[in-house]
Amino acid sequence: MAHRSRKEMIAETRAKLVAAARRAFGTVGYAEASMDDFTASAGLTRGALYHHFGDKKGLLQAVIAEIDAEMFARLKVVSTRADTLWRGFVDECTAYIEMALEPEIQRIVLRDGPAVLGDPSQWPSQSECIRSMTENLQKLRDEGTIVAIDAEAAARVISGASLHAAQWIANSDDPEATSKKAVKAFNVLLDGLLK
Amino acid sequence: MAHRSRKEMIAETRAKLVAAARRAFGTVGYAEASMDDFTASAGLTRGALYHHFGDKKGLLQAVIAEIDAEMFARLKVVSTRADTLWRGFVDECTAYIEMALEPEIQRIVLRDGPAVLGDPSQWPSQSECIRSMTENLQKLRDEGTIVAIDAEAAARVISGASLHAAQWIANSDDPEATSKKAVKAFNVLLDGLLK
DNA sequence: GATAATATCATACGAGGCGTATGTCAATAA
DNA sequence: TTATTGACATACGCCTCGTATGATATTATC
Repeated sequence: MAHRSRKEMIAETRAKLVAAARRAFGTVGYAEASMDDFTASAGLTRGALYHHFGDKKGLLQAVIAEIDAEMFARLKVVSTRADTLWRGFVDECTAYIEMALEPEIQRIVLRDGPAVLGDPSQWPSQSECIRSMTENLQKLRDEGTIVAIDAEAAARVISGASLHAAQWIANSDDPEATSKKAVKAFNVLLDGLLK
Repeated sequence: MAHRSRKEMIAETRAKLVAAARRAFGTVGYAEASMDDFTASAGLTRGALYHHFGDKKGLLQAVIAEIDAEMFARLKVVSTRADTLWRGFVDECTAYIEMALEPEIQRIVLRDGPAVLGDPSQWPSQSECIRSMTENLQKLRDEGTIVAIDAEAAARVISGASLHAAQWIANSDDPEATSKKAVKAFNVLLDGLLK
């Protein structure tokens, strides 16, 4: 059946554009990605892009929203399957670092995203991950496991440390060894939270 | 005296280009800065730019190197005038955060720089600040003030936390209140380092 | 079931930015 | 004084982006 309902066709077009852009942004980067090229690779033209996303930045937002939703889902799985809150939180941080090691995330979410869309702490999407972390920290506070600090502040500072550690690891000569050192240092800092 | 030695003329040209680019990059951003425009604002053309810096990226590198040298000098002053090593280190971290609050540094060094030149941990310049922090941590380790961890790893993780905290503060609705919360959370993490 | 209306997407056009190739002029060297 | 080198400007073509316009198919209306 070549023809499905109109809504499905539209959703498919949007999905194809997002997928093509994601591939292009993730490899050559946002600035180097030609709209003519990657829309053509999806069997479309820039006309479709401008119709659905307004401009190149709009498409980047859509790509980031998609990636971020995936990240959020992955974090959720990790944090909920641990047997203690603290353990779940630490696992979540580790998963955060591991995700930030992926080239696509580094390029699109951590480098081009901030440059094009401004500071990530203002994005509606990035807040998802931060909020997840914030909630866990709040519970740990209520539980009495960690010291009394502002949960969101801690979440932001910790995520910053994670992301930075990840980028250092990913771009080092010996990622294996660097990872060990970074995780150790990171855990030492986290211990500062414990009572 | 309109004409000075040739070397001085060249140095002046380079300085004018760097200054003009720094202004443009710091306000409208790297991507939006037109080479024709900001070279003209320095009384020059793109010809001079290509001759001295190769291309637009080369000029960005020069601008970042200049800013980074300034940051390094400021950090050095802060860390050396404290009466204890630990105090100097904490002050240095605070100064780091305060510098990262400045719009020019945020835009050029923290956002556009990484997007255009790749991960900062690979830059020769950024390493200056990290190395300063690493050295201090190493001394603190030798002194027995902090636990035994890899000094560079700790420096990188901490700087990541600082930068992230700074960006959160700078872009928040109430920077004053946010700053208090962030600094408190940050200090809690630092306490994790102490024996 | 025919027509009108609307939305989706393609095509065509103009503007601006980048990089290179070339030219000019001044300063140093011989 | 002349030759040479290097600093910088000018001119050109290519590519990319955004908009305005146009074609086509689907849904709505009667």
